[in-house]
Amino acid sequence: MDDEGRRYQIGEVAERTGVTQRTLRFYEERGLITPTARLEGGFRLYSENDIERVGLIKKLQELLGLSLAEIKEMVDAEQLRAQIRATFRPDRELPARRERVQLVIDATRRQLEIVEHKSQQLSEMHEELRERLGLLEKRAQEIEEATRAFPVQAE
Amino acid sequence: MDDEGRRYQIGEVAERTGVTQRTLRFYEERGLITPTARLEGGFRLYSENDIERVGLIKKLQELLGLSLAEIKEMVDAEQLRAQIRATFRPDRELPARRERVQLVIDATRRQLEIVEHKSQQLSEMHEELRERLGLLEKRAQEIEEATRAFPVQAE
DNA sequence: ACAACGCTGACGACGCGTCAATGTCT
DNA sequence: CAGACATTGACGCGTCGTCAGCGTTG
Repeated sequence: MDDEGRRYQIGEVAERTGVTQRTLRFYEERGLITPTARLEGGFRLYSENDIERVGLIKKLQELLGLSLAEIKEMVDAEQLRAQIRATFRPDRELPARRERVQLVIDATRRQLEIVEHKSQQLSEMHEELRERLGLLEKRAQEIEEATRAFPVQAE
Repeated sequence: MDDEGRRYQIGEVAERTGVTQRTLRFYEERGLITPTARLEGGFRLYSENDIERVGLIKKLQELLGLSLAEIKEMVDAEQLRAQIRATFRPDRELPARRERVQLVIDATRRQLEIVEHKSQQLSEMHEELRERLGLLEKRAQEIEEATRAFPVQAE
């Protein structure tokens, strides 16, 4: 299903995702990603899917500032999402299916809330900084003019 | 100058800023804030100004994801900003003044860039999440309908 | 003397960076 | 058999959380 396609060793994954090998191994230790396969010798083999997952983890961490524990929950939900799409729809199991969909919806909503909150705070900060920068540049301008009026002797 | 007004002990500062006492002491250890005064017995006394500073530190850390070392630079620039506004304008010292203003401008620009970059990434994420949520809710709706067609027996 | 509050110091946790010694081979 | 690449393990750093033992008192 997702077992088709090329496999990548940890070095290439590190390069493509921008995280270090150490980080990939650490995520595995914490249960965030498990490489789809291993070579007989133990070398990790990641799928394209795994790589996307790493990207998601990075975003959740760097943009939203979540802990790895929190990210694990969300990424697990994401995993569910894939499973849901893949399920056959045996109508007998509708309740279980419903429950899982709801889980994913909840996780998505939580993320959305965080994103919206952050966005707002950032735009406040943005405005403040732009204002400040305007004033500072005006000041720099004034100093520039004063310098031309009072030429410098030292250095 | 800034030495006027009420003083707050660490507990009140912690409550008002939302950071712990431990964190305040740690910031001090790293040179990010030094309480304006101390009691004879050693109790820290913070000014309103100090409290604002703590707020700034929090934002730079949580919103922009900067390290304390990076934040120290920016906060020091901020300190300069206050000094600049307070200076008497001895025209002899225009060059030094110019330099400091430039420093603050640079720091502000760096912050602005980070803010803009983050904002953009967040809005991409926002769109993706909204899309996803839409699909999920449609799915939930379908399941809802299917459930009405196939009433459940267990539980 | 007492409660409430603060002080420093030490250890622990999380999220990795950075070797080191060793093994594998897409 | 060499060279590039990978493995696990251990220690270290930054940023605090959490006691513990003791001192202060806005």
